Amino acid sequence: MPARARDAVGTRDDLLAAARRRFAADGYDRTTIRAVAGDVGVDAALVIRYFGSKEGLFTRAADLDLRLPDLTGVRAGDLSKVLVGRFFAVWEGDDTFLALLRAAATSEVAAEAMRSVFAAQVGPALAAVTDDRAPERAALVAATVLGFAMARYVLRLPPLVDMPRDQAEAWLGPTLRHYLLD
Amino acid sequence: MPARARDAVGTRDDLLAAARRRFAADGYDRTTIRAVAGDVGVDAALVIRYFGSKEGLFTRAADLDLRLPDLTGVRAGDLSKVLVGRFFAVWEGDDTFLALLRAAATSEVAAEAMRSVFAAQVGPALAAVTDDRAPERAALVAATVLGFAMARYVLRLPPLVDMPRDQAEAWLGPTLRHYLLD
DNA sequence: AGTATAAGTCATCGCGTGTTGACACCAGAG
DNA sequence: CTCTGGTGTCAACACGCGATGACTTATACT
Repeated sequence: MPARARDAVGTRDDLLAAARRRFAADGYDRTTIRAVAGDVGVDAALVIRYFGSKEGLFTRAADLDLRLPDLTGVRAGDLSKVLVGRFFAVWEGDDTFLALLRAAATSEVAAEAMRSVFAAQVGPALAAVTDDRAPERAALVAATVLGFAMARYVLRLPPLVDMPRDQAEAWLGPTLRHYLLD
Repeated sequence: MPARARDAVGTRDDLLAAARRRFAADGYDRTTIRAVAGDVGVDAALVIRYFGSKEGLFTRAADLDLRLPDLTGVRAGDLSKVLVGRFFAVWEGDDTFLALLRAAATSEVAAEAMRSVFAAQVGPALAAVTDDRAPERAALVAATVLGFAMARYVLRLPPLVDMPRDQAEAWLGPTLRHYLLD
């Protein structure tokens, strides 16, 4: 691999990381290609070269993989602990989820991306632990998680911003169990 | 009151209604003053005259009153029914709530407006039925409602879009009771 | 050595935006 | 009949945006 190309791969990834940060912090519309390029110290035209358009950049940057584990065989008592742990990792691991969430409020493309994450990842993973009304149950779990994320990271309601992880788990656990098992 | 002035009051209210509709459908950034003015059949400059700026228009349009009833004396069993009923009325009554929610994802001004609705209306109303950790409990209730609204009206997750009101109440009821009373 | 290929820059275009100030219209008051 | 104040229009400005295409640079391959 040529040295310059190695640099380029780095720049590409830097652009994606900067884009995620910007989209997560400012939403889709307020994020400008110029700002993303500026964060990396590169010209805006290069972003277009690499990703074709702003929407192309977003699509690449907001490609979300929840990495949900296989839940078959997980005991009912451990279910919520596993789920809450996983979702915390996704929220605070990088900015992808927040970027998608913020953008989804405004952009139909982002909303569709969210729906496809739900259909491809959340639904199937949760179907393994419920025997009836699986889509409905999965949607309620998603709504719970979305609401908590919205209140904590976007709206920043004080009581939730400061809430430690284990307390969040203690509150959300019974709710998730209710949606999945009752 | 002069006839012309009566017309003007009508125009003002029409502008606010159109702004609510646009902000609710498109979010803050994608809503243009020209579009709002166009919906009413009026020049964009008039909107500025009346509301000073786009932000002024939004502030007036997104002034949200949840009209939560006094909950003291409501039996524990009826609590969730009252709350869910009230929130459905707010979501589907007009576009104010959705406008605020969509905008809050992007705009710090809108997020602050949301926090103040929470602090001035939701918190106090729910404090009447809980004796400890009231702010925390109220925030969890808010997160639940926000998540459901986000999933149903913004993301449009199919299982929730089609869910009838009484079924939503059956699902959300135990969750709200858990957050308020456990 | 020379050429192709990819990285990156630069100037610029077209467009839509929020906002402004000057103007036109029309009702009611003196 | 004139004046005043509010309603509404019009043309325009300044700005920032996404996007384009021509250009420069430097590396790797033949």
